[in-house]
Amino acid sequence: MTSPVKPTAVGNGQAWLVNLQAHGYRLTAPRRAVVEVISLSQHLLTPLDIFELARARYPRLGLVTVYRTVEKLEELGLIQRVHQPSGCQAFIAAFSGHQHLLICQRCGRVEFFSGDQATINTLAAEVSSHSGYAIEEHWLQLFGTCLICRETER
Amino acid sequence: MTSPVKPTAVGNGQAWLVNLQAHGYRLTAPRRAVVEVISLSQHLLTPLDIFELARARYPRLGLVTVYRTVEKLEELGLIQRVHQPSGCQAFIAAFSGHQHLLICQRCGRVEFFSGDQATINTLAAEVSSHSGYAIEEHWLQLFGTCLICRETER
DNA sequence: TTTTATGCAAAGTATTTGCACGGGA
DNA sequence: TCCCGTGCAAATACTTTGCATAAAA
Repeated sequence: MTSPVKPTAVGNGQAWLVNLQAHGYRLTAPRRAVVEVISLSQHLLTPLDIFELARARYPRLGLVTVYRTVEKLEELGLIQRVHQPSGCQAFIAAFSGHQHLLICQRCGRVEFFSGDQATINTLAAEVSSHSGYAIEEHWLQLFGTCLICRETER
Repeated sequence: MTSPVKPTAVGNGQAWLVNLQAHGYRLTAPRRAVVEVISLSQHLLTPLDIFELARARYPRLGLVTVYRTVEKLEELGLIQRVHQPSGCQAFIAAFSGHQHLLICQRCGRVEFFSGDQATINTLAAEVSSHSGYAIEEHWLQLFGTCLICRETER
């Protein structure tokens, strides 16, 4: 089983702006600020986190605009919502292709890894035949403490 | 890889009441109603679902009591919150031991399966060595459509 | 110029807390 | 009897909507 671990693809904000524009959305200063903040982060960010960080770039920003921009970025598949035991309001830049998540529960750092796809498919087929379910989607996520947090810990 | 699929352990409500009492909580009519409703269901239930179902058994029930009872049952490990793409407010009777979830996205039916533990452990070890994370927990969930919903579908 | 995007304020939704009363042990 | 648990009402937190103005194209 192979499982290369990849950090989030940081710095793709320019491509997101192009993508937004290609879908008929306008490029505005508030959107640029929100896009930059999310696309430059390797950490999970809540709408409020994004709001606070992006206000440093564009002080007139409203929280409502963060919600509306996040909604569009999610529709376009540029960011994804991440579910954790501690909550489900946080977002991260999406990795293209199906990836599994490795999440630091201290700092919210996220990395992606690809489990052996064949193994997952075998499991899904087996569960499907035992249960009669048609399986449409799967989540595989690991939670832990990242290297930096482990070093900082004590 | 083995993956026996097990329906939720229905009908254990009496044991939950004993457990509550053993932890110093009183057995009251509202608690009995909530416990019965959840323990008899194979489906995900939100606090509001529980409220509506349990009111049939105890009409004076308040929604607040549902929240407070659910909180205690979760603390005791008798129920668990289930995260889905469509939301994370629903609960199901917990299976003892670590189990993975198979969830019907139409009706909320939940079954448990145990993926090959060795495979998950191997993956976790590999991801840990590549990433430097200390891995503490994992989620493996399959989403699909159960047999009954597939038959009802058209 | 046209139409979308914005921020504010208000409205929703989900959940938690304060409190006086009622019921379990 | 004692004190925990309850329901109601209010408070809180999070998110969405309505609307007049501002800005992109």
